[in-house]
Parts: sequence; C-alpha cells; structure tokens
Amino acid sequence: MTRAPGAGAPTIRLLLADDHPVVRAGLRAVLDAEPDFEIVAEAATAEAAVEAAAAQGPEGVDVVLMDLQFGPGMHGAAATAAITAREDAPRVLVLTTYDTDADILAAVEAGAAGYLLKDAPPEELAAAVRTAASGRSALAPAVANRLMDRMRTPGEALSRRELEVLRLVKDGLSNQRISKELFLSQATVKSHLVHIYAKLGVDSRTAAVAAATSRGLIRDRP
Amino acid sequence: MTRAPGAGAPTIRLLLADDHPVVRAGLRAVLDAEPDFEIVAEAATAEAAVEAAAAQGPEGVDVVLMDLQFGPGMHGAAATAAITAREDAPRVLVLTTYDTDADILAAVEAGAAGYLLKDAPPEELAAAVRTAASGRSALAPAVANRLMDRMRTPGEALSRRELEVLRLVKDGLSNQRISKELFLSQATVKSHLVHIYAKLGVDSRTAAVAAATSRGLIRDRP
DNA sequence: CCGGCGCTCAACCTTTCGGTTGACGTTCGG
DNA sequence: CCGAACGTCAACCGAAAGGTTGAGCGCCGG
Repeated sequence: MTRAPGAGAPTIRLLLADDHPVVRAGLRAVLDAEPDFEIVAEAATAEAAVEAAAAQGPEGVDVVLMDLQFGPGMHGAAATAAITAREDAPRVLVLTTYDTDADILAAVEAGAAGYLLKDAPPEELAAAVRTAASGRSALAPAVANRLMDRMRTPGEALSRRELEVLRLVKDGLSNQRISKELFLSQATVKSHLVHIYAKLGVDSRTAAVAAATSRGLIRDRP
Repeated sequence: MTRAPGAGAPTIRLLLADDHPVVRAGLRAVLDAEPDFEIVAEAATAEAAVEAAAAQGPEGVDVVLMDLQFGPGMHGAAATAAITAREDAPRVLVLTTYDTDADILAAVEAGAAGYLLKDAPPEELAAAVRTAASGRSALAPAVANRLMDRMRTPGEALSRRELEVLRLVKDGLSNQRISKELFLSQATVKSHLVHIYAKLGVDSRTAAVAAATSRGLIRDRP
C-alpha cells in the first residue's frame, strides 16, 4: 500500500486484466480520471495477467482488476489464485458480469480482495479500488447480499458430491450414465438426487437444474 | 449516409446504447479516436436508446451501437425493432457478448444491420460502423459462420412450437404442466419432444436442454 | 391441386425416474 | 464419545417420461 512515496495521496498502481479491448479501454478511461491511480499494465489473457502481476519493485502492481471470463485458456479464478499465492502479492479485485454463487465463491476462495459487477458506476469502482488497496475487502452490495443469503440458509447449500451429480444431470446424463461416470451405483445417484430435490424445493431433475441455474449454484458454460 | 456535408469523409454520428458505464466509456474511447466518428449521445437503457435514436435533422443519429442485454425493462432486440420500424431510421449495429442462435436471429429479425461481439478488436469495430453507415451488412466472422451452419442444416432447425415446448422443459415443467400451459394434450407435448430429440440427436429432456443450450438455440436468463 | 410440413391427438407399451424405507461406514465437532 | 451430516448401497413401488403407430387438419408452394 505504501510502495509509492508522497504523503497525502500515494499512487495506486493498477493492472487491468480483461479479454475485451473495449472493456479495457473503458476501465482505463474511467480510472485514469482519478489522480491517485496509475495504470501500469494491461493483460488480455489470464496467463498474461499472472505474469504481469509478478513485477516487483518500482514497477510493482498494487491492485489487479481481474475479469473471470476469458476466452480459452486459464480462468480468471485460477489466475487470481496464482497471483495471491505469492508473497507480497498485489490485491486482486474481481470485476465480472455475473453474480452467481459459483463464481463468487470461487473468487473468494482464490483470494480475491473484492468482487464487483461490471455494471457498477465509476465512483463505486474507484472506491472499491481504494478499499482494496488499503487492505480491506470490497464487495458489491448485490454480491454481499448473496453471501448473506448463503450464510442464513446453510441447510440449502448443496454438498460437494451433490453438486457433482447435479452438474452431470445438467449435461443431460441419465442416472445410469452418472453412476458410471462417478463410479457409483444408481441407488446412490438417486439418493443424492432426492436430497438435491429437497434442498432446492423441486421434484424433478429438470426443475432442479432450472432452480440451481437461476440461483447461481451451477453455471451453463464450463 | 450523407446527412453531414464534407466531401471525402462525411461524419458518422453515433449513439451508444449499453447499460454498463464502463463499456460506454470504452466504446467512446475507442471510437472517438476515429476522426470521422462523432458520438452524439449515450443511453443506459433500451428505452432511452429508442428515444435518443428518434432525433432528426442536424442532431440525427447515423448508427446506433446497441447492446442486447439490459438489466430490467426492454430488451435490446425490442429496442432495435422499435428504432428500425421508423422511416429514415438510423442503422442499428448490435454489439453483444454472446453469439447464440436465439440472439442473432432475434437481432436480425428486428432489423439489425450488423452483429458484433464485444471481444472484437477496435479496428474491426470501426470498420463495422462504416460498413453499417454505408448501408451494407456487417457480421462478425463467428456470427456469419453460425448463420451458415444454420443454412446448411435446415432439418435441425426447431419449429416455433417445438422451441416453445423446449423452453418450458428447460424451466423444469413436467409434460402435464406444459400441456396445460400451452393448452395442449400430453400426447402433443410428447410428440413435440420426440421430434425435438430426433433433431437434436438426444434421447431425454435434460439432454435436449443441454444440447439446445450449448448450440445457442435457447438462453438461460430470459 | 396435391404433396409436404407443421400441429394436433389417441392408444399402447417399455424404460426410466421419483420416492420411500432401511442400512452401514466415515468424519467432524460439540 | 456420541450424535449429526455425508456418502454409499439395496429393494421396492407408482408415476412419469420415452417410443411407436396411426391419424386428422390447415397452410404453403411447386
């Protein structure tokens, strides 16, 4: 936080990691307007972001603005984990379009210092960067609410195994195929499904997929 | 196309319609660099875009850069239809993140002059704007390929009714609930499903949803 | 004008799924 | 140390979904 000298307003060095040129240009335009921000690098891939974030000394990065969805290759969450694993690592602020449970938890577990949505107004963005640079956590209100909901209703949380089954169900596999995929008996798969239905308040596999998708427990693409 | 005077490089007036302030700033930064572009307005909602695109005379808009996904309220495709329905309407260039069949077809049917993906490089963006302003169509390569695929395999295209059924299946409804929803008998619903399975090459409702989603025939959110 | 396609429905059968009950071992925290 | 939660499996039954055959209607285009 105090890599740069200067008394009242230490400069915050930023790295922008997003695969969309337009978004990078937008972030640059928005954040360059802040006098205490300095954008020292951009990265169009998660791999490039990991590399760029490793710079030390006077070229070091204070805060990384990290998208989660890159095209092919490494995912933003993996890049976040790689960056924060190092010592004296910069803070990583995740900036993405979606606010699903899966994404948020993955980012938080990867060591993200904050989670913002791309529809955030510029002021909120700048405030979050300063919050992250100061070592505190920055969560968008919508994200914070979702985390609170999750805390409040722990019974509804699907277990690891149940999520695994549900993902295969979402991919269109039958119980028999799932049992082979996970080296289980069909009875076990059905048992998991019954528990899933109870937790989600539904009574069929398709409804479970719909409910889990709308609640952000699972994602469609990966 | 010749609203503005000037011989060699007539100015192209642009309207940016996107609900993300960062994206608007990025588009502005990228497009303001082009000497023959002038951004005359921005809109954060689809409704505002329809209104702003209605300006006539010297304040008129030549090309609208339209996002498809706005938060609540009107959809970008609906706004595109509303804008292009008028006489002497500006060209609408759809600029979105996804390249699903459903989105592309909706945009083309709404009268869009082009379809670009947000990960396009700035040069491609500027070129598409000029193409659209000149009255021609501008399709991103990925989008064009998808349309070609669709032309090549017309047998796989789901009918209107089949898509309607499939959407309800995706929402987790049983055949009985679907039949009531659409005022059909269960026999008809099953008949549609059999045809859907054949066209998609699957053999269950969940697999049909998975296949249709991955091919972009249906979308998760709306 | 007729063939094809989409939409509708019925009857029947097989397979899968949904739901229950009951059971056993493990792991973790009070 | 023991209950709670998770994960595993079996047997069973009714309900739903998958699959087939067959058939009637309306519309569009060759």
